[in-house]
Amino acid sequence: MQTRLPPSNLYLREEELRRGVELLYFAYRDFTGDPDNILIKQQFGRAHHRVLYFVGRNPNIPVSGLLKLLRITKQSLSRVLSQLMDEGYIVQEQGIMDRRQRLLKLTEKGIKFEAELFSSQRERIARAYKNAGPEAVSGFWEVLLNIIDGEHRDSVLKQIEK
Amino acid sequence: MQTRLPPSNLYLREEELRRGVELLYFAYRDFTGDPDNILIKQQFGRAHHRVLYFVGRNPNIPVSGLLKLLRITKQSLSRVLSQLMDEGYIVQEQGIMDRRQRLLKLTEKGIKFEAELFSSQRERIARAYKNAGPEAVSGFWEVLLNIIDGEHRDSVLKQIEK
DNA sequence: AATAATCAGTCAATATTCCTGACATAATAA
DNA sequence: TTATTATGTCAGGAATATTGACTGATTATT
Repeated sequence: MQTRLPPSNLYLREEELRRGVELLYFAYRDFTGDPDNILIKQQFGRAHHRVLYFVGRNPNIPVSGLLKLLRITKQSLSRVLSQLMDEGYIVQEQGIMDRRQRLLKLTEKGIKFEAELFSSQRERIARAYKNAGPEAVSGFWEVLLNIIDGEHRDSVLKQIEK
Repeated sequence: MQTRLPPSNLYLREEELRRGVELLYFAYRDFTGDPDNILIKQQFGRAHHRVLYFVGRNPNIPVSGLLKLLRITKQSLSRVLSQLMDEGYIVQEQGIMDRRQRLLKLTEKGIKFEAELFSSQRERIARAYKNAGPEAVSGFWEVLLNIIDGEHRDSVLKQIEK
């Protein structure tokens, strides 16, 4: 096994680091291409997808929570969110604990559309997981998690571990 | 070891697939943030970085080659490339085999700037590789490569394996 | 040699996404 | 009462990318 070999830092050479950069770039591009092709039909963009995705994953998230998660300005979110609400994909309810808050959740229509978008990515990810095998997948998660800023890692873990 | 455990497809459940989606999103965001902060000072954007990166990795690449690699239109490339040439980061030479071609390469100034941009990402990637270990890194590469479209995988391998 | 195709560049118009700044309203906290 | 927070909106602008149309130089085809 790799772990029984004498320690080697060959995987930390410049070529191996650049390999990570390039694989991330190309994989991310193809991976976002699937939903992009569906979104374009509804005159939506990647920003709409992100909102649908994270509202779907965090029902009743307040607007401020979504802004922190996506790290965009409320002006940027405004247009996208308004369109999604106008077209019946998302609804907001006044908060109970804090009535200033607007809690966001997907409608039935939103749930269906998000599922369609996710399914276009699911096939790609599932195929990649299957081809690479469970150990590779663990490594994939481990490296990605360590690429994320330390200060944000907790919120990501909270996001993905449920 | 994982490989001695009875076969399991738990890693192919929806939760695990969504974990991949989310880790990719957050990791890609932080990972592109490092060079973004440097680029903004020179009034450059992410598009300039991509051109600098791939010209650096493919010296004497013709314009058409860069267009194929980046999958953008020549009109999009035009503005970015003109700026990079005007400011002395990239030069072009007439092709020898085919004198219609303009072969691109980084100047000394371009090499230094690309190195600065890469170094901001190198620390992040190297730390992630080191924390995760060589086996995890292999898995990371394996999964990313399988996420890339089959039809593009060869050109990516050609790009990264040198 | 004439014609067609390719590589590169440019001009114009447009779309999308995101930004900063300023201001307003309602609700909560000090 | 005053300050702060959560949300929303208006205005203006920047960056990235698109499609379409056209030009010039060079190479390939017939």
